[in-house]
Amino acid sequence: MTARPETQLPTTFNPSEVEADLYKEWLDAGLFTADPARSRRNGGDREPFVIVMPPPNVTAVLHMGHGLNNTVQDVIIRWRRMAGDEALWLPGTDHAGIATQNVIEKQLAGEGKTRFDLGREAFVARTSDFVAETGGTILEQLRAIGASCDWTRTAYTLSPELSSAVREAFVLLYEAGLIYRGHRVIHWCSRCLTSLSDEEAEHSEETGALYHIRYSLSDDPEKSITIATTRPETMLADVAVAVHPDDERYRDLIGRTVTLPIADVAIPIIADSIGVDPEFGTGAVKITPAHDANDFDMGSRHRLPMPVVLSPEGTMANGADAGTRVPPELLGIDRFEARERVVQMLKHLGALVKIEPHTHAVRHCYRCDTVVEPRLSDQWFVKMRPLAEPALKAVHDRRIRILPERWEAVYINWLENIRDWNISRQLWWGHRIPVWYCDSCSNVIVARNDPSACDKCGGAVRQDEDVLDTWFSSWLWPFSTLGWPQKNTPDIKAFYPTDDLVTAPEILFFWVARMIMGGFFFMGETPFHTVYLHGTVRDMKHVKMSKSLGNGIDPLDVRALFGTDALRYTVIAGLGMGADVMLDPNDLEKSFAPGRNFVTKLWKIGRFLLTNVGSEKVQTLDRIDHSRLRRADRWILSSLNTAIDECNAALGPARPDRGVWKENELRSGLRLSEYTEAARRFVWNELADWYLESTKGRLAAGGEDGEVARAVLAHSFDSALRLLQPIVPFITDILWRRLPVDDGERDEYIARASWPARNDAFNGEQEFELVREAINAIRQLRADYAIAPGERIHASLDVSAAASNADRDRAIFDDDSDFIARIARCDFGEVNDSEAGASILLSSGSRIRIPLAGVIDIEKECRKARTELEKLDAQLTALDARLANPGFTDRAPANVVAQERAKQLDWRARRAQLSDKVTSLCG
RNA sequence: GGUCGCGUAGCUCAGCUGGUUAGAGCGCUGCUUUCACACAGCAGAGGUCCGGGGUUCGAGUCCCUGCGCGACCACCA
Repeated sequence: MTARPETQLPTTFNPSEVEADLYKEWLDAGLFTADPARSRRNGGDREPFVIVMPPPNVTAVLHMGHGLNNTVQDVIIRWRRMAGDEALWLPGTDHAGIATQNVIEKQLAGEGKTRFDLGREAFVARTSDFVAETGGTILEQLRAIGASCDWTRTAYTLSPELSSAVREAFVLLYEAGLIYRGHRVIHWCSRCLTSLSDEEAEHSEETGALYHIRYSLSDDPEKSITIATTRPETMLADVAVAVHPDDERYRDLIGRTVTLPIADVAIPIIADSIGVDPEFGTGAVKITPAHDANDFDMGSRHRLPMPVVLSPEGTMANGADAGTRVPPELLGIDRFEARERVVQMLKHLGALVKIEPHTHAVRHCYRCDTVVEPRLSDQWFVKMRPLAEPALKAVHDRRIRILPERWEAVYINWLENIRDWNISRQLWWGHRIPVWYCDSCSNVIVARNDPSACDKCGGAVRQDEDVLDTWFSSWLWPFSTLGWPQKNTPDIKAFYPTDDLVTAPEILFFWVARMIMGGFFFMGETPFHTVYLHGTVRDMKHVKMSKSLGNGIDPLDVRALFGTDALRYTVIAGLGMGADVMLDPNDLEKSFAPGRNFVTKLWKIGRFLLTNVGSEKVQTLDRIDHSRLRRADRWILSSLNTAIDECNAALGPARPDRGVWKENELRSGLRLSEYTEAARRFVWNELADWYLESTKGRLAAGGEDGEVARAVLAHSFDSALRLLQPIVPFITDILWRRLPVDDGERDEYIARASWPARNDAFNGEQEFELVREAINAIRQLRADYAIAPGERIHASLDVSAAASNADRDRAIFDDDSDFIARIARCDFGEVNDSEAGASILLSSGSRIRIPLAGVIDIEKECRKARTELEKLDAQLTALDARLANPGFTDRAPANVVAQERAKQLDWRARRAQLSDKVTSLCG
């Protein structure tokens, strides 16, 4: 341990003065760098524990969502690091194809340009430059909030290494027949000019209209069939009208022909039992194969043509097979404007029957919120069902658990109904699809290395213009970051599979489920055994915080105001399993009070303790003769054991035994708020409020007993700091390194210190509780009788009521009478005076009394006693009834019955005492 | 439309397999600047555990139902 100048701690903790230097010190010491050689899987001496960070978008700026997500991960990884694991938290960023491209396009728009003005190469270069310049921002910010990542392994989804992983993944899937080119209706964003996956096209409920349109029979204009549609502009691409074969209303019309208004094209009336619901609308459906996924299926079934009437930009156009369906006056008109015009034209033609309001779910682009257009096109797809099987099985087999439990059902439901994944994006920013087309012989080449010519005919080849969905690189993250596709690298062997995956539920499908599928397909193993889905950060109106809504909180503001530890503590203490975190962006003082208050308190405890314990090394606990320990010592050490047990129970187990979760462990652990509360209660309500107070006299007196107090104090606080380090790493480091504790193997940094273990020599210490009871009793009496705080009173112990425990009680109170006297500000002794006074009965049967001759208000005291007696009577009656009920005594567990009987005895004794009191007071 | 969840103190939430007098933080009231700490200490107020039924010796906890919220999924045009 390096010698440090012994400086007096300042009276207040000033985080901003120390955090940056401390963090740098940690990095210089290599505290967060994981060593694959130490992993048991490489023959090392430690279990590996790995978390891969959900990579933030490379353009992201830190917000509370990141703050929450990364604090949770940091708490877990710091816990495991102390627990002796070779802990790796692997950070990185995501190139975020569509999101980043949008950022640059917005910049260009500000300059009056589009990406097409620049051209592909220049656009990608510009984006790369932007990323190179600003891409490190978010990671720098994570350092600022104390994230203990292994920065030497920082990854990026568009780096050369990860690009080779992406290409390898594509080729492997293609070779396995799981990637194919599909011609079908996909979701199209007419603003981003790209296709989207099903997950990227988000539903939202909207009030639209259902337009009823009459199509007249071609050979009998008197007769007609009426269809209902929400998107009348697409009627120009209709190729048929479908009815249900069993629908009596339309049976005669099947096989006949109607004329499509405006387009003036004859189309058949067909029967389809799958795609038509006779109950909905008019029971007759227009079939528009190129602009509706359902219609595409029906169109395919009936081998109908598929004319396209919308341009990629979402304007009316005569596309493939459309001929002149779109009349000149509609060409180039935006789809929503065209909707109005088509409706007007239909009205003029007398074809519009009615318009009724209609709420339905409309899909929007998850990046720019533009209404998505179903569009017929050629895209690359991944066949998902074979990939989903092992991902489903792993959850059923308990090799993967999802917390909170309710998300598991959502996961299963999604995988059971999975559809193929459209991975083509008509973007420029991303991994270019590794497919080449030969123009001479129509050969398609899928290759790991760029081909220069067709491998069949030697002709020129051109690469597919599209890039891959950004999630196609993300789903490889748990192993691509460890060096895959290289085989058996030390990192892969040491750290794959990883352990916990911590993220928000929003990306369960986008990312988590696909990572699991990818892990099984590419690595043959699950990527992690625990998925922990935490809540969302919201404001006081439960609205999700976002920059655009202006209700966000900048974690760096909080850090500047209260410090990183306060930020972290507040977030973790408030994080119930699966619950959202509510914070008020308009009142940071109030929102972060828990953390701020706690950090201040911890500082004050540390300052007092360090000052009073001094800098001379204390004895280690095992060197102290236990007979020299006093009740308070045994009590605090016993309480420490309880706190350690509670923390461990709240946090663990860290991993499943042999890869499979036991039923009883499946839902346990990662209860971060419970862990925090256990540690807080120990250090504040037990160590500071009671033990620290009890040692003041002993420390001042010095001598052997003072030495024991010093040692127990230092040891208890040392352990408390260790329990708290994962939550508040900065302040605990500062205090811990100053503790005069030296057990021979103490690390220089608390972050690397060992996690506290219970000491079974101290267990179930209860006698000190009686002292606390006595003090509380005196305090209560003082408050009840409004005795001035400065007034010194006489308090006495009356053991006469507790014949059986009298000697023990007397001994307990003899030992701690000084402590009681000081903290309760009284002269305390065993005096059986007969003076009139007020008393409180302790659980042992002894009584605390203070003489109040001339002060006591008999009537008030009488009323109080009567009320108390009535309440107790009622409770006792109920308890008696319960114990007299054979149903209870026979069927309830023995320990419960025993508990209730003990309670009954206790209450009866108390009742007798109270009854005496009432008699003497009320006459 | 399908699936799932929630409704406990003024606010945000714990309460895990039914079993002490239902808890915490923040807020509130009173007292105290007592030599670690007023971002504190001490004492205290505040709950028909959403309503109604049921199962049980016993229900905040399990079942049914009503009301009020919310989430996820979804090819009813």
